[in-house]
Amino acid sequence: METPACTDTGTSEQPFDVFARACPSRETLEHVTGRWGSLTVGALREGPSRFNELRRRVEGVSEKMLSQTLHALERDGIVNREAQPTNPPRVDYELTPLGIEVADRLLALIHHLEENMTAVLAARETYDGTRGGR
Amino acid sequence: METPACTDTGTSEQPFDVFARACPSRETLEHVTGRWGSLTVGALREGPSRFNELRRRVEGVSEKMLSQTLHALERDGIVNREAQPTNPPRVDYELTPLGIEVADRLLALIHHLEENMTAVLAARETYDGTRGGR
DNA sequence: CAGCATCCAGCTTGATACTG
DNA sequence: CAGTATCAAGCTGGATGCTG
Repeated sequence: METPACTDTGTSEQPFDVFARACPSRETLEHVTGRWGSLTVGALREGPSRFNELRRRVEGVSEKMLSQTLHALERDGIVNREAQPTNPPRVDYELTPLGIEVADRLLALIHHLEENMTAVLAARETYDGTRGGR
Repeated sequence: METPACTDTGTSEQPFDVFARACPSRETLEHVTGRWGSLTVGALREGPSRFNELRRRVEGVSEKMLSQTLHALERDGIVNREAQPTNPPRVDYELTPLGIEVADRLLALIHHLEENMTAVLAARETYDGTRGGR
């Protein structure tokens, strides 16, 4: 039982405070919200998916990045990897129960942003306009 | 009125589909969920904050990164910047109404992860153990 | 199909120094 | 206090080639 740095910091009352410098929760947050992590988790919320299927759904991700992302998520217990020893090989990825909970919260954020992109784009024009278009 | 790439893609029924390669919503998502973006937005949810105050709350962020992050968030209409021409200068940052909505969804995700870190750490040990501790 | 290994360009980041 | 400017370094991530 090691005690992560953030659990014995007097500063916070939260056991795993993501705002604390050396807290492992910060890593996990980055895995989940990272450039490819968020899209991968979001895509898997629609159901189990094979590697290349996932690659198609998450437009722009490379083999290497998807592989890396899936490993990190599997290690954190967000994603389950199920390989079948057939030929050609078939590997399915799916969210764990924790992964589903995480995905739902992440998708709530994503959808909210998607729904408000018009406002975001408007804000950008105002911002860029005010400063003479930097 | 430019038409963002993702709005006329036949593939998706969502106007701004974050899964689409060139959609601006992906940028905004990255600003909000990025390494420092998520922590900055989360910290600002507790109320308006001055620059160095924020820097102290988000442990580990550098001056430069915080400044950069705040600019991106301001441009996207997530954060409001209010400078008072006093001496010494005083600048307050606060979330916009949209920012508050975004922050709440983000914090729901963050808190859920914090609450489940024990499970995550356990999953890591299992994962690392299975493969001979890489 | 499902990946891993390697190489390397370039973007991100952190230190440091300086301004108003 | 609230930043901006500059520079070096390191990590990210894409391309390519190979394995089972």
